[in-house]
Amino acid sequence: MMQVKLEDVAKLAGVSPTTVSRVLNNRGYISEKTRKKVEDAIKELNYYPNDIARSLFKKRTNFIGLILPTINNPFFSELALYIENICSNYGFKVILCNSLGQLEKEKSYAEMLIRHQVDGMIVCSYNRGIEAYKNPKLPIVAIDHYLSPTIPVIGSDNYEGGRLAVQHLIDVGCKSIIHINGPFDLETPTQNRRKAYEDLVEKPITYELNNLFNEEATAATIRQIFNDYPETDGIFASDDLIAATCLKVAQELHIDVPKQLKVVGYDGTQTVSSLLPQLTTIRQPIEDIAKTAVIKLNEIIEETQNDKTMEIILPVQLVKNRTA
Amino acid sequence: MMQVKLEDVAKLAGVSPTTVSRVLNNRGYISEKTRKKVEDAIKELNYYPNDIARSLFKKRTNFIGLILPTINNPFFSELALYIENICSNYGFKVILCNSLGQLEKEKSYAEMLIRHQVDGMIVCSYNRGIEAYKNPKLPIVAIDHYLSPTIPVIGSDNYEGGRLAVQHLIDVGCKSIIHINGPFDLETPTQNRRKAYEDLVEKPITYELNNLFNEEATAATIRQIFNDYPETDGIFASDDLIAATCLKVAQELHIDVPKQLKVVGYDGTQTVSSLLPQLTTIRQPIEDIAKTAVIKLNEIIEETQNDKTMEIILPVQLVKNRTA
DNA sequence: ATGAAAGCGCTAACAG
DNA sequence: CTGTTAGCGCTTTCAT
Repeated sequence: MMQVKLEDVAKLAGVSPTTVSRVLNNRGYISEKTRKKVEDAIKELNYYPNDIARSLFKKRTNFIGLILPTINNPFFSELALYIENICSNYGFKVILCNSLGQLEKEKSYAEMLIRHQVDGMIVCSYNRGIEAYKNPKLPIVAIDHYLSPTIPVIGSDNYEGGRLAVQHLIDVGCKSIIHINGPFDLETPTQNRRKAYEDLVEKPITYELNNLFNEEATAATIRQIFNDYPETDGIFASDDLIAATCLKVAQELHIDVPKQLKVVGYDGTQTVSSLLPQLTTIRQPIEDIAKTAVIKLNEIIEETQNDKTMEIILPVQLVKNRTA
Repeated sequence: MMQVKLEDVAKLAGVSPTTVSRVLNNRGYISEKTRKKVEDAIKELNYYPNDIARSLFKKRTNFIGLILPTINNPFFSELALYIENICSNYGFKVILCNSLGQLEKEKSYAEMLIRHQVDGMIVCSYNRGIEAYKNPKLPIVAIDHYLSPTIPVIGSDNYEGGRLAVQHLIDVGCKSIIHINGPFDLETPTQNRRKAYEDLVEKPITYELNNLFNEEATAATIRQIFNDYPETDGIFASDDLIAATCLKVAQELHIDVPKQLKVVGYDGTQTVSSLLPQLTTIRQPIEDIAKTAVIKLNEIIEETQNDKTMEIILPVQLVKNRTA
């Protein structure tokens, strides 16, 4: 597929390639006549500049890599929507990478992005020890996970979110509150949700979900909870999908929500509020997280960073509905 | 950020750039000694090949553009997950574009993708008349929408899906079934869901949702339905999010589902089955759609297309739960 | 106001 | 088995 190139436009317009480049980039002086000729030629040939060639010269691709566990999750898909939208305002194109939480996959995505000369990356990693992130020359921001001391992390106020959730359960009368969270060994700020829980209840019991993205495993763990602690009357789930599974299991076991059991989730995405409007949850400021991440990343790329804060914490909000 | 390049590796290893290129690409004969020297130099310098330069030469970027209305929707996010996954097996990188259903946005994304020399595009368009798609040299496949006579479309059996949904409502005793669908004027195979509905019921009444991605507008339309036709005892919604809103409005109006009203949705994503497990719906074969689309696109790109079918229709399935 | 020439980092003839 | 050379499509000094 013989692409039409700048040179073809130049020939047709009877000018030099330099001139065509100038009108394309609006640089330097060009007579109106010449500009017109060039523009006509562009139109006639239906010419599109080759951004790959441009990138090679400029050493700037305007590509941003977005690494997350899976886009098929209401939190990440809402986050990704906002990120992509804001990026497009900055002229950035987003390369989507689903690591599926697998170290090897994430590693190879990170390397691929580097080879493709991305200007920067936004990473929501569930893995540790990826060498590629260590390069201090590579602009990266992390969402809700500590990657390295040099990588800023954007997230919401996880401690406060945990506190709001648990305090609410206490306020509505729960005596035996259980917490369900992801793997402990990940050094993520989301562990602060758990810390808040442990600070607030007398005898904290946290169940760990090692396979966050497998609903059946989650359901099994929850059945186990009701088996181990039949007195449970409150659950603080570290995300809304887990909370939904709690509701499902409760129904299956004929436990009435909210009468016998109260449930608070976490994230508060639009998707969940459409599909499960009764869920009481903690709403993260997803759009703000996205905006902050892109702005921060852009500052690092442009080297215009004034604020060197390494952790940005955004406020959360309790959304009361009918499950607690 | 002075990138290390192939030439630096060559110098350190004491060989020519060609030789380095050869070991990188495993092309031609290289002595073990030389290969070793080069590999050591690569490691020492922590060298990553520049894929932009490579792409410029090869006229092949391995980029695929993915245009959809919004990734923040269970159907599209599940589709995107599978597409990205399969693409990554083919060595394709996915550029994510959310058109938000806006013509101008979609147009500028399409042009951006062309300038970036994508090898192909997968498009789920909600717009008509985008010039960029007309270029017969550009490999494109469409999902569930007719873009042009030369662009193959992948989708599921929308007529059969509609038939299954409506027949089920009839089978469980509904007498006054209403259908809710997206804008009529889009020439999409999904209009076949409506056709099936109209073929099956005596006095078809279809409500049109012009703003598919605005839940409040959807709710208003549904309230209108119960106002206009209080006898309604069955709703076939053209997607699960609409069905969820029906459930919400029914609850608000104290209409008991499934006793007084039965609802069937459409899509059957994992997200919906986690968050709204009670919903009866038509399950689309999302993974198959993704796989078929990527395979077809790859065939067009590689020019190895044997099967020139312009429309591929995959089977759907009724998933009976508690709303109908 | 416009053009000629060099070069971004890589690969592929073609020699040797 | 390895190196020399040219060129992918574009932009930018530096002339004129």
